[in-house]
Amino acid sequence: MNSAKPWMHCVPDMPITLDGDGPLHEQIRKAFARKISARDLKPGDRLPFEHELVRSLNTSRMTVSRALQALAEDGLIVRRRKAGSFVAEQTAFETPVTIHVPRNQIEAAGKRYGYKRLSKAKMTPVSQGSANHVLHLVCLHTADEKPVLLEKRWINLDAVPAAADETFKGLPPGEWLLRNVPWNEAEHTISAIGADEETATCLQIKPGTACLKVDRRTWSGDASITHVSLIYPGDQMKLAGQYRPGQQALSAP
Amino acid sequence: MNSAKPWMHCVPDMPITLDGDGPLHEQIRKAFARKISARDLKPGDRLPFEHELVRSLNTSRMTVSRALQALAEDGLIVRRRKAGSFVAEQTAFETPVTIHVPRNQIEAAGKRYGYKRLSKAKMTPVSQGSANHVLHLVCLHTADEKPVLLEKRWINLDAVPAAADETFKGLPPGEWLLRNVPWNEAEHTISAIGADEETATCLQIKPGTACLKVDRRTWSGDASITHVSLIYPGDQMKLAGQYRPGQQALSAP
DNA sequence: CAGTGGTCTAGACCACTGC
DNA sequence: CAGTGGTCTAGACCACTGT
Repeated sequence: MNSAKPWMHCVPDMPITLDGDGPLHEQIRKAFARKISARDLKPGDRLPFEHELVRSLNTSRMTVSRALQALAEDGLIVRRRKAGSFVAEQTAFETPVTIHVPRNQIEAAGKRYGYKRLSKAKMTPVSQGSANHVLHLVCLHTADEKPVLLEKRWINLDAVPAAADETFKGLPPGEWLLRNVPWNEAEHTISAIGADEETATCLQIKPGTACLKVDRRTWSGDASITHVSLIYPGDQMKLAGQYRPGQQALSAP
Repeated sequence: MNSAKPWMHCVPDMPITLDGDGPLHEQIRKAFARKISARDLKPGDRLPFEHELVRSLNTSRMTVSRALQALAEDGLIVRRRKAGSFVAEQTAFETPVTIHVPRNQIEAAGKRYGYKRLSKAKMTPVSQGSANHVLHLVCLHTADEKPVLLEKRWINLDAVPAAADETFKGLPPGEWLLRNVPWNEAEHTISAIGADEETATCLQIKPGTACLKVDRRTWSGDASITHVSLIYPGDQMKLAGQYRPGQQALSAP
C-alpha cells in the first residue's frame, strides 16, 4: 500500500520568488498568495515547513510565521501542528459589503441629506422573549429631497430606557444610538422585497417595485438593543464589495 | 493657550484587565476591543504607548505590538508613528456576506441539487474594450426540482479559450471555471430587481416579483475572466452576515 | 530631532498531534 | 515520542512624522 497521502503532496521544486517590494513578511505572504491564486499550488498541497523557509529565505522564524499566519487568517491556507501548512479547500467565500450611515452615504455622493421622522410609538411585543417594551420608529432619509431610504426600527426600551425620552425629530435614531449606546454584536440579512402600499407611498415609488432590504439586529452582550429594516428602492441602491488580490479566500468565478 | 488637543486625550487611569483566557496577545487585543465596544474608550481617544503597555503588563514589545496591530487590521484603532494609537472614528462598516457555490448551498440545506443549461451562445460584444469574443450562458439551478437560482454568465473567450469547447450541460460553468481557471480579483454588486418575463418564466414566479441579484466580475491580473449575474427569488434567498464580538469595526446600530 | 510605531533577529519553551 | 506550529522574550535598527 502506498503510504503517500494526497495531502502530503508538496511541490518538489518550489522556488519562492519575492518581489522586493515592502516588508519581508508581506513579500513572503504575497508570493504564496500568488502561487495559490495561479493554481501553482492547489488545494491540499503542502507548503514548505517554517524551518525550511527560514533556511531557504535566510530569514528568521518570526518573519516566516507572520507571513503564514496572515495567509491562514485570510483563509488561503490551513495550518496543522506536526503536519504542516496546506492550501485550503475552496467552498464558500465571503465578500465584505459596506453599509454606510445614511447621512454619510448621501453626503459622500455630493447630495443634500434630509431626514424626517414619520412615526414614533411605544409597543408591547406579543412575541419575542427579552423585550417587554419596545419603541417603534419609522423614518425617511432623503437625498436632494428625494426619498432614498425608509427606515423601520424597533428599540428595546428595557435595554435603552433613555430612548423613550428622545423625539428623534432632528437626529436619526441610528446616529443617536451610535453616540449613546454601546454594542458588541450585530447580525445582518440582505433580501429583496416588493414594496407594499405603505412603503411605496413613503418612497414615492409604485407598489410592488423591487427593493433591497437590509435587516440589522444589534446586541450588547445578551441584551437585544435594536432591530432595523433599511429599505432601499432597488434601482437606486447597490451594495458593493471587492476583493483585494491575494487577501481573501478563493471561490467560484 | 492650552496645547492639549482633543485627540491627545488619553484616559488617565486605564487599568487593563486581562481575562486570563488564551494567548497573551489575544487577551490584550480583547481587553481593548471590550473597552472600545463599551465606549470606555471613545473615537479619538489615545491608547497607551507600546512601551507603556510593555511596562504595565510586564511583557515584551512584540506581544503588545501584535495585539495592537490586530486591532488596527480590524479597523478598531488607527496607529500613527510618533503620535500613538487612537480609537478609530466610526463612519461606515463592513460586514462579511457569504456567497456559496450553488451546489454546496443547496446540498447543505439537505435538498437535492439540480442543474440545467438553458442556452449557450458565442457573442461579439458591441461595447466593452478587452473582450473580442464572449461566451454567453444561461443556467438554472434547482433545489428538489424547484428553481431557486437563475445564472446569466459571460465568459471572456480571449482569456479562457478552452471554455468554447465545453458544453456546460452537466457541469455548471462556475464549478468548471473554479477548477480550470486561476483568478485573483473579484468585484461584487448586490441589488434588487423585478423579474422580467424571461426571468419569471425560468424561475416559475410572477413577472415583477422582487429578486435579489448578485453580480460578480472576476479578473486574472488585468484580464477579465467572467461576469455572472445570479438572480434569486427574493423571498427564497437571503444573504447573511454576522459580527463576532470585538473582531470588527463598529458602526451604526 | 526626538519619539513613535514597523520590522526583524536569534534564540526559547510549550501544546498539540500524527506516527 | 518526535516534529510541527503557537507563543513569547529581549534585544536591535529603521522609517516616518510631529514639533
